[in-house]
Amino acid sequence: MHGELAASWPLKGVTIVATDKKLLLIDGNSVAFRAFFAMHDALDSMTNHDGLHTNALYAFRNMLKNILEKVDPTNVLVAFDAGKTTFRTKKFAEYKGTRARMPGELAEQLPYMHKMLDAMGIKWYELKDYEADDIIGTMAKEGAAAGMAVTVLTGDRDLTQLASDRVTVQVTVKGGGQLEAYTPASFQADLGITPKQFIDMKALMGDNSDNYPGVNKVGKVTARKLVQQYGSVEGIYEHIDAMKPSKMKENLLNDKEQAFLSKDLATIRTDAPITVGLKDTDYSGPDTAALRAVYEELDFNSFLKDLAPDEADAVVQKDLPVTPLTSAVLTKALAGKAPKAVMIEMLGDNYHTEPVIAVGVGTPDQWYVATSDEILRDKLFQSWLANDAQVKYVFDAKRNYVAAHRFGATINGIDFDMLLVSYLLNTVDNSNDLGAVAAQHGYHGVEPDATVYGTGKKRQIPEGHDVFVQHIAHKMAAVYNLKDQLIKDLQDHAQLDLYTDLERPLAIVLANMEIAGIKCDPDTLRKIGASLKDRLRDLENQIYTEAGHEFNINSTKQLGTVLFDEMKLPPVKKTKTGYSTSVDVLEKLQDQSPIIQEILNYRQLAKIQSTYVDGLLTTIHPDGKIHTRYIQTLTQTGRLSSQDPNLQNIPMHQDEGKQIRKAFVPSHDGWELFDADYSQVELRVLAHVSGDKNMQEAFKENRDIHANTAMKIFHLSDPSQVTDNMRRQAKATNFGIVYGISDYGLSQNIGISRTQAKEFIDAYFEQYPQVKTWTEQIVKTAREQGYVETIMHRRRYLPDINAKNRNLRQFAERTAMNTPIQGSAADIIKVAMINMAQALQQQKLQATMLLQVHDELIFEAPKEEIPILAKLVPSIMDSAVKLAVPLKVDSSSGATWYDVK
DNA sequence: GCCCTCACG
DNA sequence: ACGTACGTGAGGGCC
Repeated sequence: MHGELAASWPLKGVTIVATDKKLLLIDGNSVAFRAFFAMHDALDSMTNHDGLHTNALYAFRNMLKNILEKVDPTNVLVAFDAGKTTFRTKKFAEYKGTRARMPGELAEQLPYMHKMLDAMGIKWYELKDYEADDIIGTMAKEGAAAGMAVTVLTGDRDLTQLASDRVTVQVTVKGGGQLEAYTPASFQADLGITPKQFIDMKALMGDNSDNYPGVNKVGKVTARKLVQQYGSVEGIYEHIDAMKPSKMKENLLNDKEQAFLSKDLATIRTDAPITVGLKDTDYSGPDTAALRAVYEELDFNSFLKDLAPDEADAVVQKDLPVTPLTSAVLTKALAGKAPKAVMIEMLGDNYHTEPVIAVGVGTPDQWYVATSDEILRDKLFQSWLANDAQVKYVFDAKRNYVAAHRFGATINGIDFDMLLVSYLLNTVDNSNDLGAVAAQHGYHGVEPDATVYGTGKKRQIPEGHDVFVQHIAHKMAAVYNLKDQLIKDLQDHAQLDLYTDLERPLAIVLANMEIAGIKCDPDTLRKIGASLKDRLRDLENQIYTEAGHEFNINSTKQLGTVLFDEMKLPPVKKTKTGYSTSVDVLEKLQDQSPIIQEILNYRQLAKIQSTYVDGLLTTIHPDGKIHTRYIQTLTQTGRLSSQDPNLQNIPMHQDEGKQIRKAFVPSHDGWELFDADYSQVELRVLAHVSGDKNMQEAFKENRDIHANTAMKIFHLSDPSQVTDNMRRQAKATNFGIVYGISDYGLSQNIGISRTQAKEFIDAYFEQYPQVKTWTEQIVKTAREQGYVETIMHRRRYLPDINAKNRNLRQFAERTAMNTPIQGSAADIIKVAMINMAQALQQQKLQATMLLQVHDELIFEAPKEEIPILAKLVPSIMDSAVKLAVPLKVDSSSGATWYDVK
């Protein structure tokens, strides 16, 4: 009685039947595929100590765990395909003929999957000449006949034909994270057919992926209609004579043989000659010792923890040997020539000001940790830090270098910077958290800082002293232990030179620029602020008068209400949350009301006031300087970014904002600022990488590239025919190419029609044909290898390059074109910076490099050194790398940053 | 913490 | 039919 009632109750997609036996059948190959692609982004970061990829194993194990918990089976079998040839390929040679071979990175994981299943006490099976589907079909039938509740787990919808009262088919969707249950009822609801009729539908439709044909011109909709009407393929042909003449009838008659063949191929066998029986599938849980060995082999430390939490904790989180780091133990702690990990710990991001809460040094044999900053003033420690011959491993060289400098110490001999190396290996998700970065590389067991210290207002030094010093020790151990693996990965990527010759020395150059800082005169800022305050008050009043009442102009919501509801101006564009009030929208409304111009002026001045007057004033240090932080491990292209404050976006284009630059001055009397910037560096890189002869010629002959492009796209014969407007449009087109052009984007940017934009682009590619070839080639390369590279082998992965979602895919395509250009330009100026720092030192100049703004370097120097810089800086910058076209550098000097440009 | 807007190359 | 230039950081509003 109870059983019958329960039978009609689907619970978690599993039908409960009278017997308490539950059989779980898993389509090993298809779930492995899903697992592999679900964690494809992590492919390169997930390898074990032998370099074996483990992403599919990791995800497969998680999927397995989920389904085991969900079904709680008494019997389990995982079926695998035995090989490429099966009875189906004997019947139809082309069957699955178009399938790409299994990626090598997945194939290498399959033997370990088998090993893991063995250790889990789960039977797995493959059968020559049959697919996993047929093994599952046959076992499902046996299980159902024995009264068991059968669940099939697969990533392939073809298996849904097995659904019945006793068999539920769970299909992994959304990268394997979720399941979709197929039952006879769900079939009826979705398609109006039975699971068995799904075979007939597939027979008529054909299957591109399995590469069998079906009937010409019959797709999903027609196939479903035919099956609903006639019941089966056989039913259709029994009644075909009665059908009215039509193209479809003709196709059905022509392809009759194919339809029956396809049905045969699509039908999963339930009578395969399998040599396993239900009794072989008894499941009673894993052999813990064997499973531990497998997880250890795969470096699955988090799974080890799950396996036996207490025991595994002892393995992963076991106490490391730590001694307090004091002057008394220094001789011992720093003895020997062996490399040592070093760590200067601060809670917050801004290492220019954050208190140092701990200092650590050591090797896995013995760690030394101090929980104050005192040791940084110790002369012996300082001389060890400064000793280039003492090899050091760190996480974030620049951070440690700058912090040490505050105590009068200099760190030399940094060999391994785990953060920097990790960023070069994969630019994505490089958090500042050591534990997270270590985990990315398969090294688990370092707690995230947020766990140990807390976040936000609650962030603090842990109360337990041991917890604190152990955390520091575990972090140093991770750095130490990951060194060999990460350096090997760099070598495998051909990125070792990028690291040792470029990024690693650059970290020190940047540290010294940050430490130098740039002097900023608060009085200049305050004067600008006072004048802005008056003008803003006037504008506010005018705007309130126009609007008829006061409101918060800074609130886009309130502004939208005023403009579009109250004043009835036509809304041009919407955002996710309401009306858009951005500059391009307001400019379109400009002639409709004087309020628009007032708002534009207000916005412009308010931005200068809040971000550049008030904002900058709060960032001036007691030494009268601004010390930004260049973030070296953030951008996806290899550029730097600048924070606290951002000195890479100080106003330039409009005179009002540009006044801010007058506050940036030299730090000594009798000194000046000196500025040098690359001219058209990105387009020169494009001319180089594309090999385009026309573009290269323009640069070799030092022509105005935008005018040159204008002549080409407007088909002019003489430079004098180029009008300002033509040059402007040509310039935008040049930029568009660098950004990975679209006709829509270009049309929006320069306010022309989409058709016209398309004409520009076509003309452009006609005139620079090798640029066109290059854009096509780089996208193809990205598709094939999954990443693109700069001239210095900086790498950016583009997981979306093969996405089904068009937006994602096209975005990845534009990125594939832009990153080699923007990134190579970043490489070039980085080389120049290193050479520049070296030259200043060698020539014993007082001149100091202060800022980098992507294609521009800013120095300060005694006036008498300015003529030297005027020769030296451009020559070093334009010879940083040798391209197929010359690099050009413009420079100037002046009393303030305003005056140098 | 997210959204919008706007500053730079 | 649909959303679109590439790469960043910061301030203010609002929930």
